[in-house]
Amino acid sequence: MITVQIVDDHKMLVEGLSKLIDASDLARVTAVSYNAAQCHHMLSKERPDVLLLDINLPDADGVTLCAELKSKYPELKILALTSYGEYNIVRRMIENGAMGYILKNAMCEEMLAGIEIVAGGKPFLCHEIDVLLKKKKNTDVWLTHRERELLRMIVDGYTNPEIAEKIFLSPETIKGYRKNLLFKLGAKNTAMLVRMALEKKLL
Amino acid sequence: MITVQIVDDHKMLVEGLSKLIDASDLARVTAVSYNAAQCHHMLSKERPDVLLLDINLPDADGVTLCAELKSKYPELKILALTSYGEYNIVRRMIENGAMGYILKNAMCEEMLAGIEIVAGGKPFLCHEIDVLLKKKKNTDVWLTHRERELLRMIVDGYTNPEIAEKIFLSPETIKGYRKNLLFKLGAKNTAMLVRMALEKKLL
DNA sequence: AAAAACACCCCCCTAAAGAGGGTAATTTGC
DNA sequence: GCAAATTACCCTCTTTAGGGGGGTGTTTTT
Repeated sequence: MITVQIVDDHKMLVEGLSKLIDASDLARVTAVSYNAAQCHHMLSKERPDVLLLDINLPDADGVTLCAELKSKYPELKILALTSYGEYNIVRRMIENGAMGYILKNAMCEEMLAGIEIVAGGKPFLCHEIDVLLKKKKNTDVWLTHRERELLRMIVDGYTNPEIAEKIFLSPETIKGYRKNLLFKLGAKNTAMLVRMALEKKLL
Repeated sequence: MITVQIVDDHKMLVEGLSKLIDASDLARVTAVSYNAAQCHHMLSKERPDVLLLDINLPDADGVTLCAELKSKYPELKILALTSYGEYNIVRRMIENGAMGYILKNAMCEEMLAGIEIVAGGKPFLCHEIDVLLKKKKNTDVWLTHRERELLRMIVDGYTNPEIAEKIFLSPETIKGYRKNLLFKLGAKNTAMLVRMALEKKLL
């Protein structure tokens, strides 16, 4: 029997899901946690075959947490279980070591299938995400480290001169980056840039 | 026995929740739907004692849907069940006729309690939301219709002259509104304004 | 009936953003 | 080893945004 641990702050989902998984004769839930801190503690005691990991946690960013867990427990099989269907989130999760990705609006059978496949060491994507990745492969933007850093500062309300001072560059250089960001995201001004950055979850 | 219908696009949650509610001897789930269209169809056939309504639906805005349902079925008792803990969402849901509000990270018992209370015709808020409403009563901003309209256009990337042309006002008037929005939200520039508008879900 | 809140308009001024051009050194991928 | 991408930098010019004032009249609340 496959052992599963769940990390998700939606207690309702966790409770319902645990019951569903236990009711199947494929796997059983051995432990759950509602935030990143609990998750670390939980894993320090016992590692499951598959870890169901939500991205939206109260005390941490799930994408980063995924990378942390992978470096701490390289053998751990992480199955992302989240409502975020944005390309950039999916991509970063997979790059950070997630072995599977399932949307919360997927059917339960799909999740059970995912658990089984991931437990067997193979990657798994739910149907919707699979379609997304194939479609958006070259459609969506991908920012460099510098660009993402600047975008973050813009979203935080810093002006070009302020940013320039912060990272010791010429204000004109920052301007160049800003132009490039506008071009890359297809935004016509700062307002739209910020909106798209948040909507596409590029930060 | 209380009859419950659920509207939520997270099929997993719906499935788990249905099992949990049915397992209690307080209520039973008579129908579920995964989007607004299905919800309308479902209610045209049969009305439950309590409708569990998510806000984040693929084909509609849950806040608007709530108002629609209330005007169509004034007797319907709506219990919002969502992950949005933002003051403005809660406030608008209640103004639109929701009789209760429960966060998805609440415990299941709290939800069952909520179902019972709302079915009895009394309002119910989960603990976290109750605390929020008391704390934020006078802290959070509330925009006028015009302000919200302009904010939406700003977020959509329109400049002052463009907005002025669209709604037949002087660009100077728009400027005045923009200044006021910056002041009200405590933003120092457009980037921050857009960010706060999206984060606080003021649109 | 006074006080807010709302919707509207105008001035001046400076700072910042946006549109258009560039150059050139380093990585990185085949 | 070479092409492509990335990173970094600079210039001019026009438009937009933002800070500071000022104002009118209407509706809603108290």
